[in-house]
Amino acid sequence: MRRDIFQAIADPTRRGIITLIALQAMTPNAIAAHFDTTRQAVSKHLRILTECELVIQKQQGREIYYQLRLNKMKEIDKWLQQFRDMWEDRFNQLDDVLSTLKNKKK
Amino acid sequence: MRRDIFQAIADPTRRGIITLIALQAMTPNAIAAHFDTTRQAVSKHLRILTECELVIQKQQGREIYYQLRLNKMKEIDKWLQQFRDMWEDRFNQLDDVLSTLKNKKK
DNA sequence: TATATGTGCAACTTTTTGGTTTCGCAAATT
DNA sequence: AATTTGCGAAACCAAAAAGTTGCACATATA
Repeated sequence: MRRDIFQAIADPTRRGIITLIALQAMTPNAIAAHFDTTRQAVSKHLRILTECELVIQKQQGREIYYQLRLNKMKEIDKWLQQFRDMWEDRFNQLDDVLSTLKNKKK
Repeated sequence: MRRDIFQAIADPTRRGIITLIALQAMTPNAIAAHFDTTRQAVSKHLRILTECELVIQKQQGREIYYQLRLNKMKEIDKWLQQFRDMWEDRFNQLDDVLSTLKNKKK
C-alpha cells in the first residue's frame, strides 16, 4: 500500500478533513457530521491520514480526538519550493501573459 | 473523471515528470527515457497533466514538446497558504517538540 | 514512393481506491 | 448488570486509475 502525503491529499474529503481539524482536534463522529458520508468512511480516511503521519490521535475516555500534524504538512511545502523559486522570475511571468492572450483568441 | 491538480500530483511518476520538465520542455520519448515505463504510459500521464492544465504542448514538426505551467502550480501553494500561517506560530512548534519527546520514550 | 520515426488514442487487464455493512470491544450511562 | 455510545477493523463491492498492446496518422528520411 502506497502511503505518502501526496496520495493522502489527493482525495477531496481528506483535504476537507485536514482543513477542518487544522484549527482544533475533533472526533470521527464530529468530523463525519461535516461531510456527506458515514462515520466509517471518515474513519478510513483518518486511518490513511494517520498512516502517513499527517494526523495524530489523542484518546480521551472512549473518544478519540484527531489532530493535524502541521509539521508533516511542511513536506508538501518543501516539494513546492523548487517551483516557487521559478515562478518568481520575470521570464515565466511573460510566458503566462502570452498563454492568456492565446486563450482569449479562441 | 476527476481531474484536479491534487489528483495529478498524487502519482509519483507524474511528480517526476513535473520536476523534469520544469526546467525545460521535453518530448514524450525523452521523458520516458528517464523513467522505468513505456512511452505510452508517459503519454497517458501527460494527457492527465494537460487536462488539468499543469502542462502545455508545443508542436514542433512531428515532435511535441511538453512544458510545465508554473502558474497552475501556484494553486497548490494557494491551498497550502492556510496552513503556512499556522505552522509559523510558537504554539504549534511547542506541540511538535512534545510529540518528538513522546516518540523517543518508546 | 517506400520506410522509419514520433506521436495520440482506444480497447483491454490488473490494481487501487472509496464506500458500505457488519462485527466486536471498551467506555459511559441507565 | 444491562444498555447505549464511540470507535476500529475486516469483508465485500463498485468505480476509478494505471499500465499494456495494438493501431492509425502524421512528419521526416531514404
